[in-house]
Amino acid sequence: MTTPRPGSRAEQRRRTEARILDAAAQAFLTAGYERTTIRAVASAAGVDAGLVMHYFGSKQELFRRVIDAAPVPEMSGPPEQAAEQILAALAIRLESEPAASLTLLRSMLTNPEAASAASAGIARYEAQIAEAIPAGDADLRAAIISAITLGISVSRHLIKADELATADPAQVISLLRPCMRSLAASPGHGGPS
Amino acid sequence: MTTPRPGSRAEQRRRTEARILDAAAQAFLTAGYERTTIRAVASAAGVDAGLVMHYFGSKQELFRRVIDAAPVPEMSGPPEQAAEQILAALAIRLESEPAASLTLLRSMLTNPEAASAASAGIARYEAQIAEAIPAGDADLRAAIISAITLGISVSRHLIKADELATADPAQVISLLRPCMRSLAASPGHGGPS
DNA sequence: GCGTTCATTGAACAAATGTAGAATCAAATG
DNA sequence: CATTTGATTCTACATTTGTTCAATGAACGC
Repeated sequence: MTTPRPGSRAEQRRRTEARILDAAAQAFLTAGYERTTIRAVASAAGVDAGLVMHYFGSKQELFRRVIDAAPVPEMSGPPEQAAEQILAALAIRLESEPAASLTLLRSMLTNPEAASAASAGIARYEAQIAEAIPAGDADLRAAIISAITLGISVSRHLIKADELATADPAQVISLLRPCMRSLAASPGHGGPS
Repeated sequence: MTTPRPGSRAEQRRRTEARILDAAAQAFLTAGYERTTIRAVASAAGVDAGLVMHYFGSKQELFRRVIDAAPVPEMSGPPEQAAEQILAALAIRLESEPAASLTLLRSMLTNPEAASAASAGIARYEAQIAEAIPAGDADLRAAIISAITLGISVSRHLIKADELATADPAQVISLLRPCMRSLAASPGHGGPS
């Protein structure tokens, strides 16, 4: 069996490891990579610092394990509705940004290793968007869309001292709809002018 | 005279202090607050670490002095051209973001003190934009505009591994024009539906 | 010219941090 | 029950970092 009875050594370890990962995610999210100490993570997980090292090898490795859990937003469906899909994904992020994504975002600005990991994720996301945009400059349009999404997320969830932090998601989405339509529009079906 | 002859003690001090501030700005910009060490700043300025402390008192104070130099973008002119002004300001930021602004941006995500300082600056900027928008939800629109600007700046100058990093500013601006128009538009003069 | 001021340096300290290894104690195994 | 394995903790170390303080030497005022 891969699921031994609770209380067993293997199960206990799995639980402890999960607790450490949770505490680490929380710490990296709120404090960023540099300000997060192994001792603090260990303490939050109710565990000794040495154990964290024993299980994860190093702080960098622990960090990598945390951001490995960051999901890449999925785009699917007909290209005509690209704008609406992007808006829908953004709406979800307005309600509650996945902690891992924000962790990544915050840490990539201070931690070189996080930067490359995050860049990869962002690139994947942009590629998905670009695929859904029927235009010669689809890549740039996708990058702009991604940048806007990023800016909105950062303003709302990280900076916080902002009108956006408390705004009604639906209102934000409706204000951004023309934006996204003009960026994701097929040439000829796009905005005015 | 407030400008004594060159080589004088006062002048020498002024120059040294400026050199330290420059080195600090550069260091905070590229490395963020936490990863920037006083020794590294001092070394880059060709000076001893003790001198930095002697002049600026503490790392926090040095940081404050650096971000005090961050300019707040100015908005002026008739509200009808609000969108074009925002785009013009963004165009400048695309060419070369002021180092101080980016320093602020990067550091505010890791340093609590930087966060409040930056929030104040952003709030001033948003207030200026909001003034130029004749709409009931001007504040939220301004916040979104500010967030978009932030997202574009971060993507281009901080993340870099992005289509935006190498994109032609004019093309970016033209793609964003419908966006900004729809957000800064007077009700009735805005985008389609 | 002489004593003072001040820019600047060098050495050193205390605290924090990532990390390593020995020690401990319960669970697994025979 | 005896032995071993592995989860967990304790102690300690080396390094880094912000910070302090005494020492030095050149510019300044008299």
